[in-house]
Amino acid sequence: MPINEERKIFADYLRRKALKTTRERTAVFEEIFSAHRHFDADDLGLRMREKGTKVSRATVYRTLELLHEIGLVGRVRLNEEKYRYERLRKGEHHDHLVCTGCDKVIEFVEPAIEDLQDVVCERLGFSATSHVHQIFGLCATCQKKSAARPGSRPPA
Amino acid sequence: MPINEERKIFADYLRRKALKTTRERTAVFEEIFSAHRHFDADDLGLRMREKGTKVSRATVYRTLELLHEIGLVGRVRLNEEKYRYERLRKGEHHDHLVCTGCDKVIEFVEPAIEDLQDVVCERLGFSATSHVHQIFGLCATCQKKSAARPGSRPPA
DNA sequence: CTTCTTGCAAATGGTTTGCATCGAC
DNA sequence: GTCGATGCAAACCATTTGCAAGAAG
Repeated sequence: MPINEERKIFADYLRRKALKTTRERTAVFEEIFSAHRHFDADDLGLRMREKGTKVSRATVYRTLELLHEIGLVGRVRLNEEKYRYERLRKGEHHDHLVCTGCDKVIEFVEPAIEDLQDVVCERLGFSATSHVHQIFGLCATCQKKSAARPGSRPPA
Repeated sequence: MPINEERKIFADYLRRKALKTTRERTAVFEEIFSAHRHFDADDLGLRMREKGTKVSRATVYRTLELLHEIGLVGRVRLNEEKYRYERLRKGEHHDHLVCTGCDKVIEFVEPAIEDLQDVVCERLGFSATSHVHQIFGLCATCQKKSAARPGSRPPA
């Protein structure tokens, strides 16, 4: 699945706003869109550094902010101290199950929920642009573990 | 709607864990349960101070953490830098529409969504304990405003 | 009296920002 | 050349924590 459409959105936005196409911005964009995963700002910087592309923390943050504005990157807080990002692509939308035992994030898609959201918004005269839907609990693996030694880590 | 049940839950928890019933803990609890609203740590401290009850920031945080553990207080991040709290009572559960124009929070309840969440969890072997469901967008008022002067504040 | 709590101030840690330098256009 | 972008280090700021003094049981 080529990401040319996203590249174009990015390029167009930069042009329209008279922003510059720098090595750093391109590198951050390409790294984010090279795979579908969740990450935080330092993950990203570190991964780039390992590949030989050094970009300062400040620029990582500034570029994430930019991509978030454009709508190419989603930004959420999962009751943690830091932001969690993910690329946004048409048809890749999903919600999250967050395991409070092992911090694993499971994605899920439930079109019926999306439909109901629309109904709610309509009912309340609300014009939605995005949403965050996180369900916290224990994944199957952690359920087994906590059955084995009860009273271990209380769910967040 | 008396909050005796919640008082009992709190008292029982303190007793069971051999924690002490201090003036500060009681005051924080009572302030939180005196009304149904969203607040952050400083809101709460300030409100108490205005009523003549002084409690340090540290204690506010520690008590919020305690009440959150017990399950009497919900804690969420709305893509902001800080936590937002709300009291939790049986039958008061709800999700949120967050207006990115004026920061207003509209609550809604959609049982069908809750049911679908259960279905999803079942399907994925996930044992849910809580969830966060926020829909971002513009409330009716802000839609009118942005129609009047287009391109004002872009949605978060 | 023992142990848990409080308040203060200092530490934390992710994120943001001021400023001099650098580079896209 | 011009003006925006980068990198560094310092600033921010909500939240957490160490510690001495204070109260609940």
